[in-house]
Amino acid sequence: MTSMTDEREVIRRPADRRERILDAAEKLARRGGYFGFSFRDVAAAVGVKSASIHHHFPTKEDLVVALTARYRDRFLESLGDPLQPGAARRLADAYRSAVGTRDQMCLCGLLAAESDALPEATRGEVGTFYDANIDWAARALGGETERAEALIAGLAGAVVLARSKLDPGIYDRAAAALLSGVSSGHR
Amino acid sequence: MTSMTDEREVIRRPADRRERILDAAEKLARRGGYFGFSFRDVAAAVGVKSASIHHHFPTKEDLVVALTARYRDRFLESLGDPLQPGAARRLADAYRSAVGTRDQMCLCGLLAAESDALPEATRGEVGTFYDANIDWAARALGGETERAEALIAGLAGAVVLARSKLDPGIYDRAAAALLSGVSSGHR
DNA sequence: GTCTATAATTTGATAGAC
DNA sequence: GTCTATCAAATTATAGAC
Repeated sequence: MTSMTDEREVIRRPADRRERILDAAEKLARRGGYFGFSFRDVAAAVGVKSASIHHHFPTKEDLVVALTARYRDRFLESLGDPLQPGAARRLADAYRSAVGTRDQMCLCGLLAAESDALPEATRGEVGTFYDANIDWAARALGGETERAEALIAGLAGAVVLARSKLDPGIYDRAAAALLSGVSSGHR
Repeated sequence: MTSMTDEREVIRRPADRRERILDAAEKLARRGGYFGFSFRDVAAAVGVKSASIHHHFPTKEDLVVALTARYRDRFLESLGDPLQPGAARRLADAYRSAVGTRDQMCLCGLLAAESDALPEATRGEVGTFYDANIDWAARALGGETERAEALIAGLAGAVVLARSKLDPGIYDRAAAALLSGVSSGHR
């Protein structure tokens, strides 16, 4: 019976550390992208040495793949059910969480822009992010995939523009225009 | 009189070399962003040593600022007059030139995504790119700045999505939806 | 699991000969 | 203007002690 308690501790403590590493790495990757941070940056943020990061994630690709998968899963989970009322608005609010604060660019938006130079597995995780986003939006819009693609593209682009100009208003206005365009149905 | 000929040569030859450096650096930056290429990468592509690149552009920031300014000026020039017929379509076509070929991501889209980590002057050049794009689109749309912002955001985002998924169709469909949304006027 | 130490390479940048 | 040579620092990654 006491062995169960021991087991839980052995399993849980390393998971916490792993999560803290991902937290630090995510923050750094959302600032500078794949090539804009180093293992030592992550280690310094966590308060350990870079060799310890390698113990949990042998290569940089391992780290960024894990990072991106976690980011994607959390993001999709935060969206909830696309068939519930106010779905399009919830989507716009989710994208807005990447606006207004420095060093919090949408991870997948940044990695997608760097896509050509990324390791294969990382590129794959990013592609899955947008596949899932478009699927979700298409369901929210009643199956209109074209408008879903335009909406996701618009929100993703609005995040980049608003951040680049340090003006969240750009995002809010663009999101409003995109949502009204979406709700206007077939031209 | 012969001195004029000499003068032209002295002025023109270095300018050609400078342009060739910018050509190579632009290609690399459009692939991996600010942190995704090195002076040695540029030098190898041009066929010289990295010290020669430093002769023309002392620091990396100098190089990327020059790069971005040239990219912006050329892009805006290619758009022509926003008051001439078919302006919105020309805008969509201009953005489409960054779709379909690898290593040709929109330079400013990539740098804007990396914005938080960029040197100040570089960030400024990128901001100017989108200021000018929104202004141009607003004039093309008869002064509707909100719809101009949404259109630029949508096209910029569609480029990233289409490249990331290696599917130019995403851009074409999203651009069509965005243009039809734009032409539908106030909801 | 974390550390020290280190390997092997790459980076941005400079000095000075030609 | 381009080169060789070099620097100091940073990079990803590994080996092995604790």
